[in-house]
Amino acid sequence: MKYSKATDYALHTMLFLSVVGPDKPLGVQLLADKFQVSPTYLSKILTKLVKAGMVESASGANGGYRLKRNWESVSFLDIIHAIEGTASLFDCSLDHGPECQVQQIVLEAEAKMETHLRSQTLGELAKRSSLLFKGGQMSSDEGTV
Amino acid sequence: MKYSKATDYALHTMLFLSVVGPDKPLGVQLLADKFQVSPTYLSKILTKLVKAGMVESASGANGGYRLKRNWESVSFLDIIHAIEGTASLFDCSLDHGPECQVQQIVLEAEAKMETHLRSQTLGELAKRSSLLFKGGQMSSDEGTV
DNA sequence: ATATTATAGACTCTTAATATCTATAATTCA
DNA sequence: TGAATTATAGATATTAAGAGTCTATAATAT
Repeated sequence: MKYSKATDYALHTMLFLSVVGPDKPLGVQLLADKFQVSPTYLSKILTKLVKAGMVESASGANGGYRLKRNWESVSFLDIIHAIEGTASLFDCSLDHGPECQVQQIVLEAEAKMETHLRSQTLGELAKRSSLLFKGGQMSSDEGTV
Repeated sequence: MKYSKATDYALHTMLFLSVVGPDKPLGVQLLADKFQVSPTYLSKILTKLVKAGMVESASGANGGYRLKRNWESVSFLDIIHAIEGTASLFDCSLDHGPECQVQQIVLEAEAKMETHLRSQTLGELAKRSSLLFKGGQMSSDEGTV
């Protein structure tokens, strides 16, 4: 069981967009260079983020992708759900009733994970990063997210 | 991202073996009937559980599978690891250092999930089930795990 | 108009999971 | 000893999902 590469790229892209800020749109070409991935592939990922309502796109020259107004409240879980869907980690394949104990326990575990992923918002991360920056502890490659 | 069917069968099998108790070995044929799955497929799963040290096997007539002595301390996480392996849910595919923030956060989330899965041991579940049983609240299909 | 950029669909490639079949080894019992 | 029973191992086939490419189309700025 693993998160997809698409999720990986989505999380990094969102983090990078939140560093850049919502003012300047970035083209997929630039983002693809940044993450060493093909532009057409990253396009599909970005389109999912647009459809999920967390990114805004604009065609034409000076177009590209930028965060939407609500960006600070977007959580890791939101991003993961946008890419992987919201299906749960476990579907009991046996045909006993809905009160399958195995199912219940695994879903409780999943809920713990989701609680943590929901608590990590882009706003919080940006705040944390800026604290680090002010404290002078930011690493040399500050462009890396 | 989903747990495999094999994990599903493994969890149910272990739970069922813990209801039966470690005294009487059960053949794969019986277990496969119970879970409506092919015996050869379930065999491979059981072999993994044997190799992980949580189940004991015996060939020949009256042979089969039974729990080992330590069965009460076996957790859901142990069983999942036996089937799925212990690799983490996330490997950042970018080549920035080991201190990838995305990686860290997802791994923290995974750790929360694992803590819960580790706390669910077969011993605890058996105890809980027997309380339910004594309290007369057990459902009609008490053979279902 | 033309260049730029996003969107959408078809398509291929690869990998992992699922599942089956067969042969072999170990053990019981008559 | 021999036959029946049961687990183990390996080869193989099938399917589904992820990863990635290519091309055509739509939207927009200059």
